[in-house]
Amino acid sequence: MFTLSEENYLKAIYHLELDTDGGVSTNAIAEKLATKASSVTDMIKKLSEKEVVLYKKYKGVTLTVLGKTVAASVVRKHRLWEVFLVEKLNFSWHEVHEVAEQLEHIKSAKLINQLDRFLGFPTHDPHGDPIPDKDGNLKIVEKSLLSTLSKNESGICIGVDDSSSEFLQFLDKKGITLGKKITILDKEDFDDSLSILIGDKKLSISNKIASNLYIRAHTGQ
Amino acid sequence: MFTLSEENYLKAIYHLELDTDGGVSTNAIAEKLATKASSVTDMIKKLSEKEVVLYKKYKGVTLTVLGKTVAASVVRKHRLWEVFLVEKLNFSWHEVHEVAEQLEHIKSAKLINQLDRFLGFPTHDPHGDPIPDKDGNLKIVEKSLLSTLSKNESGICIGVDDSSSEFLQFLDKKGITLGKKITILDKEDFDDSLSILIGDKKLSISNKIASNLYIRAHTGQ
DNA sequence: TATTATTTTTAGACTTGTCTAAAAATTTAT
DNA sequence: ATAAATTTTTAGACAAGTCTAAAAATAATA
Repeated sequence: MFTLSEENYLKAIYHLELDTDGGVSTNAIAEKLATKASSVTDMIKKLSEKEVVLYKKYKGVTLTVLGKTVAASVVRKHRLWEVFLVEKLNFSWHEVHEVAEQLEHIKSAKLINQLDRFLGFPTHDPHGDPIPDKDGNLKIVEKSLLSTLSKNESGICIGVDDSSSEFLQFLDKKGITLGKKITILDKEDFDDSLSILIGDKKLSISNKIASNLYIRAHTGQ
Repeated sequence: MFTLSEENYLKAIYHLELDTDGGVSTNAIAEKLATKASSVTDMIKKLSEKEVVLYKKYKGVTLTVLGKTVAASVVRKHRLWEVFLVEKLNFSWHEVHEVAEQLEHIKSAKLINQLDRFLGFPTHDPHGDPIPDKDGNLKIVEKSLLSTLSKNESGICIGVDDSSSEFLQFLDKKGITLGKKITILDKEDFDDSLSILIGDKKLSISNKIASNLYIRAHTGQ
């Protein structure tokens, strides 16, 4: 069994491993968890004892198979709860994170399996991130950033890169939600801003926005 | 804000106050929380500092108004989650306690208000215990133990006194659930066992069982 | 009421998870 | 390649919550 703190470390390492090659550095973990490098070193030793990470002094850490399983289970719970909050309890997608951070640590296999069923076995959370299955496996979806599309191309909005509350609220205001079709009407060369068609509305968005929206290719129609 | 441990102490004192007059003793709290009296003394001092209990050395504790509010809120959450688990996630009433013990500590006013709405503003949990409202008030229902009814009297089963997993599973096996009408067909003088009619089934139950079932008087019919 | 038994509190220790400050290792730059 | 900068680890301390063992207060009993 793992403590709340251990689970948070495993989750942080799990996320960091996704966009790092080689071991995850002490400082990266410290930054992610808003703690001090010395605290991270202490915890890593404990996790290493428990055989959920591989650790060599000064060389960073990687999750073991067991560690990856534990971390994926926490992520699975986090994302299932997020779906629950949005679909059943009228939360907006920018409100769910904080609560899901607490709910992800509830221990009960039956709870999470039944929640999964109750929600209709969702594959993605409200931000478009994939939900690991019972074995910790992720369904990978081919996705590209909106900013990489060319004029007249279109796709379905399937996720966000930056899921900060501010960004999500901005998207709400603009009417940009998951599942909507977006077509590039025009691209401005000088600042890479985009003119897009979303639903039946025309919008102008900056490159910064377009670099934080994931799109699934939309062939035909 | 209160820690998980503090909330558990407040809840224990809250429950103990209901069937104690005067202050709640250190030992009673220790027994309820399966901890040591010395630990209780330590925690009581902290709770006293925070003005959620009144404490005089050797004289036991009582909750302040603030303390009662905090405790009732934890109980409210516990019972709402129990309803959720049974109604939405197919839990049996004997399976909910352990999970609700964890869920009751999740901090989010929106979460609990929306959960309440989602469940249709229930007034009682799956064991028949009343759910405190937002202000911590309980709706008191006139109830009596089945063992106090006389021959030919009847009532509706509305709760249990002992909510141990074993007892609840026993009731499941016998088909005794909340909301069912029970009529006393006969009482044995020598061991106080009862012959009852529940639904369309005749059952014989011991006095021990009858002393753990709450009944709401059922006039007419 | 004096004595015994019980309850409660204190004193000191331990664990978990954190921190600061300083030392050691590694990396970067001159 | 040596010095400077950065990263990481160690050493020692602290707060929360718990424990054991012993002392103090209260309650029960002869």
